Amino acid sequence: MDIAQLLDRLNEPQQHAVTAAAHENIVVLAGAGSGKTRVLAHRIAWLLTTELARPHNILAVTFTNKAAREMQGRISQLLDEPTQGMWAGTFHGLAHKLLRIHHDFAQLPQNFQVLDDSDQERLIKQILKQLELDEKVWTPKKAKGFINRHKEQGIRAQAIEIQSHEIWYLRMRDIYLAYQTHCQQQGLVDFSELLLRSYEIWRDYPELLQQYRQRFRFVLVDEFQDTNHIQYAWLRLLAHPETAFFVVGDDDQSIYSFRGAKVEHIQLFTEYFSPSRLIRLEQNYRSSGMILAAANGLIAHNSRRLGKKLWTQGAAGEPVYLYTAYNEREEAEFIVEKIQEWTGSLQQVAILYRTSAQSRQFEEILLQKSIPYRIYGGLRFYERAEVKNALAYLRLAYYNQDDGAFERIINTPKRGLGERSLEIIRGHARRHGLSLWQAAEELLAEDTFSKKIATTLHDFINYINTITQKTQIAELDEIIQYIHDSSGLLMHYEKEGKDEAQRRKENLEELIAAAKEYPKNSVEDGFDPITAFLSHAALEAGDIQGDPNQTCVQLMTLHLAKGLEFNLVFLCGLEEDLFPHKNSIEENQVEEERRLCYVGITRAKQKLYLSHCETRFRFGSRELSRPSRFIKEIPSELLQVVRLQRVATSFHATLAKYPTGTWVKHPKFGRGVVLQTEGNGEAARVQVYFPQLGNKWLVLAYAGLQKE
DNA sequence: AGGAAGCCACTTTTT
DNA sequence: GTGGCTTCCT
Repeated sequence: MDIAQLLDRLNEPQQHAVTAAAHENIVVLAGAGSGKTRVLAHRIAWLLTTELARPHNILAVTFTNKAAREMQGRISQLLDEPTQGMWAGTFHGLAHKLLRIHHDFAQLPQNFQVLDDSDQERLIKQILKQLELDEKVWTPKKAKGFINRHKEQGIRAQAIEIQSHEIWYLRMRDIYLAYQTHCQQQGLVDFSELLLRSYEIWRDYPELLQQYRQRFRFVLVDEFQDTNHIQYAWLRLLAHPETAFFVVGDDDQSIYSFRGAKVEHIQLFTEYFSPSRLIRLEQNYRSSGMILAAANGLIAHNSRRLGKKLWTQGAAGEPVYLYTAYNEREEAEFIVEKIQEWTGSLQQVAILYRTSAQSRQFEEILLQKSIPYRIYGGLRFYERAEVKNALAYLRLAYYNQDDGAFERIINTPKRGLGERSLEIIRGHARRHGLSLWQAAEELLAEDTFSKKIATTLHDFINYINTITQKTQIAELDEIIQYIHDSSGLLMHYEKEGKDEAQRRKENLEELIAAAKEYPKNSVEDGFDPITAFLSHAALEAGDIQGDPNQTCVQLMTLHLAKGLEFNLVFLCGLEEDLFPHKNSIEENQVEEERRLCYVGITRAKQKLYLSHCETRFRFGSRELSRPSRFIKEIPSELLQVVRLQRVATSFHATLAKYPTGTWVKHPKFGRGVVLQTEGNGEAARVQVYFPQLGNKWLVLAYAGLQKE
């Protein structure tokens, strides 16, 4: 594509951004739907076509794998030649690549393993056990949070300042230290470690940094508002007078502060990377006028904004519809009904929700009406137990020292090597500083075990060795096929029931397919294919499930929806304590929730439905839900209330029948006495004390309560 | 050693 | 409602 063509489909501020001079540092403050990805892709295409840069000089960073793929796709659409030599990917992906190349600087073994989130938690759990700490007090979750938070701040365990009054702090520090030591010995790297370690090698080896500074003359960052401390610090190391930074972000779409992201980095950038220029993209090309106005109205309730007002030349379009459902099931039924009325492509329909758990209701109804759908997120492909187990066989075969893999599969499927035998192996390993594998071999040689155990263990080791032999001759997918056929995992799952086994079998088959597809990209990086594939599995938890070509309704959390757009959007569960989520309200994070809602609204191009329920089943009982504050914050003239005809019930009148102290009867719980009542005119509930059960809240419409 | 039954805590969001 | 974990029984 020639230069003129690159520019003529851009508006003025977009052109300014794309054609900025080679020495300029640019911040693009880009509102939702204002062509952010487009500007980024065009900027890269511009740099290459004008020959300001060769692909080799470009570093392009995104946050999600999805965004990385999309950017790559756009660039290759704009350019005729391939962009080989360009580094483009997520922070984690790039950090990983850097560490593989410079594993010696990083003091890591060449085949270091990447721990995903659940691996990390598992490992911490084991360490807590080793330290003999009570898991109830020092929960793995809290320890994980502590460790990751500190790594994200660039703080090593040794560097944590000890506040003597805080025993909790001291103990956490010990856990962090033990974890860190263990990972180092085992060659394990968790997500935050990828970033921290990459930062450290650049910081500590100036000659290495120099090499990259000279190479990456153009650094482009997407979703800059989502950078955390260590990512920002890493980028800052690259800064020198010859480097041009081009960062794109939207403070109103910052939704990852729980992971350490700081909007302030946008402001800090302008101070540190001077001289720099701020370009605002405020023209929205995506949503109808009404939808945009709703988004603007909502986000105006946030303080501490950089300030930006989106506008559109497009038509006002339809109002935003608001639906009030009785309960989550009815909410799902309503939404599915509206989907059935929709005449456009199902691919253009999205159901968005705050928490993954909400997807279940929709799944059921969609299945029932045979509407094809696809759920993103939730339990992702490589996180599934059967997939992780199959990969653990591969890991152990390829790398005998992998204790995590050993622990995972030594008795999966059940082969009679239980906790007792394992504890003996663990003890021996610990005493002699061996891996579990080595310990098992030594113990076998020393004839410690009973005949039965020894035979089983021997068989296990031999079996793994047969896989090891395969790894030297066979292709990746053949190895996994072999594991699939011979490990007994399938039989193991068949005991769990037919449907379950079928699903797991399909997943394992998909894993083989994924392995077959894989080698292409890994060869280029020059890493050995097995290590590369395993890292890929951890880094890209992967939504390879489902046929991407099939047109289907898209279901996802709001976090996953960022960067996408749909003609018809359902934003559901707009209820206090769910959205905004209870935890966020308690942690003073309502502004972030509001931004999340803003992200959701701005996904819609033509039609947007908001919905909430009067009651919802949560935490094991039916709860009364109040409409989200966000609904009230959208200017009411933009909303059109839709409500199915139904029998009007005066809940106030119903409530009056159950004053405090009334004796009642419940079909299941028996006799009880009313303690208190509450209601909002649309629904009502009473708290009843049942002598055998204690207090229970019951929603009147469902309780089946009778006055005694 | 392994299975069944019962108990518990948990459900924010992601690389 | 659910899944993970412990406990107890075989």
